[in-house]
Amino acid sequence: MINDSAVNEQHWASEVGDSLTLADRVFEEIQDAIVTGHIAPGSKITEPGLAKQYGISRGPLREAMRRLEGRHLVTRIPHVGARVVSLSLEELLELYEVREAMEGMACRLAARQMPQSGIDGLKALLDKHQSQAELQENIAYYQKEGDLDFHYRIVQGSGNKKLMALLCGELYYLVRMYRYRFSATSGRPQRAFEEHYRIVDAIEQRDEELAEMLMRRHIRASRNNVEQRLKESLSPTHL
Amino acid sequence: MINDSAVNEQHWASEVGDSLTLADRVFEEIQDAIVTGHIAPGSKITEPGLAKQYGISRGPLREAMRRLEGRHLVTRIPHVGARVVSLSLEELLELYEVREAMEGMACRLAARQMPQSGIDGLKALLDKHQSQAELQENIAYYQKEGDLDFHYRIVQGSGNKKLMALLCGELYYLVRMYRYRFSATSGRPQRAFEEHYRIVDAIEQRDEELAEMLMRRHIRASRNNVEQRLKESLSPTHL
DNA sequence: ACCTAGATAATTGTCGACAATTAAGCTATG
DNA sequence: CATAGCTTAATTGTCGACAATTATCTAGGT
Repeated sequence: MINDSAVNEQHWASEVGDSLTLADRVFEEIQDAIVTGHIAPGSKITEPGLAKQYGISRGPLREAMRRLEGRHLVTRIPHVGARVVSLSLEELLELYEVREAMEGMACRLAARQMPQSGIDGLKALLDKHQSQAELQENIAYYQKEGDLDFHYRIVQGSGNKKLMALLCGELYYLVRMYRYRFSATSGRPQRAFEEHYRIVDAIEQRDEELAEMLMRRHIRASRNNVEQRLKESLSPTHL
Repeated sequence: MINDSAVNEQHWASEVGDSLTLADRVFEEIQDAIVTGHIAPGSKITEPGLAKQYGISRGPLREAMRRLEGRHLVTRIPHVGARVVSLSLEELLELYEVREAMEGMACRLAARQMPQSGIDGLKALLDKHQSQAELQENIAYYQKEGDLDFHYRIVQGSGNKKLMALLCGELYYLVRMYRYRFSATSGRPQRAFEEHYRIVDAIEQRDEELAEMLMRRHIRASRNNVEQRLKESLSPTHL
């Protein structure tokens, strides 16, 4: 669960009121169900159905759905209903372009001002991934959540709260959603690992220009990989 | 438990259901009130107060507030209340960094695939701005909404729907919010106009690399301008 | 057989009321 | 005089009921 909303550092935000409300709980549950595909993309969702399924009234459920609407996870038409956002391949490729832009900037900022402790944490993460890869064990983890961990940490290291909110709070949910939908694992673990290593190296040497360039190239390569796989699966060259 | 009602492609894109609901109407009104500063940033908002003010019940109002929460325009603490997002100068500068990344990418994509008709529209817009600037008339418009129009069109020209949704649907509301808050007009109309002109030129020549670079430089210059003004106003060198 | 019009059913939108929790005010005590 | 604890008030959270709109089904006509 990536949802952290680590932006509320206001002075009035004490430790009071941590009891989650029904709408908040159901919001996260439905969001997870959408991301993991338990609720099919493009499917219509009815208020009485979900209310009964989650054992709550329609009031909190509507609030949860409005929050999902604000995050563009469901689209709604007045007096008609709401359905889960549908995922087209074009939009997946578009998402990669957005990530290239934003994570490239995040990587540049991380190279500028990420604390050394964060860089050490990144290197430790890479070592862990390497050992896992050498053991040929749990590679799926590296290809999926582990990759996201890496990118997540760099965005955190940028120190730009708006960037963190956008990437970690919205885009990464979509990334995981596409992964569940298309099983879009990178399919190039060794290559991606080397690219990760070079990115960390550029960050440690405080080379902003190189760090951004490598991150953009890394994401672009991933995008091209997905695009190529897609064309293969669509063209009837399976003999 | 994946329900598969995603296949029934009913006539969803019809023109039915355009009657705005109360929650939608109030959502837009409150959003506008926040952006224009009619509701002070950081101020606490109570449900009975707003409900009475807008003449609706608390139900739809809560839904509208949950949508605003999804867009990060209000922050809420369970059982305590909600307040309008506060605007710090650091966050304004961070927003410029996000814009530099995303609009830079948008400009690159626009150079790649923006139709010639859109480019002609951009040039017409520049001509209009030029004539307004020559007449020394309504310069405030150019510095505020006109500038936003220019950037808005380029983002549209990128053809990337995710980029358009993020920039036009969320970021630009914040941009306008900061303008109302700090009266952050660019303060360099002639310079900005020339930069706009060069950007359109690069797009027309389909020079992706140059287009992105010029846009990023343009936004970075605007950011530096704001940062410098801010330091001036904070340092007591007003003699 | 196909399309149209009306009746029925289901879903969405809105409201007021009640319970739960927090904030504010007040009294008593050291 | 300040503070701890209680009492009261205000706000948030939740629910069920009713109205409005839309979708579905049925009957009738060309």
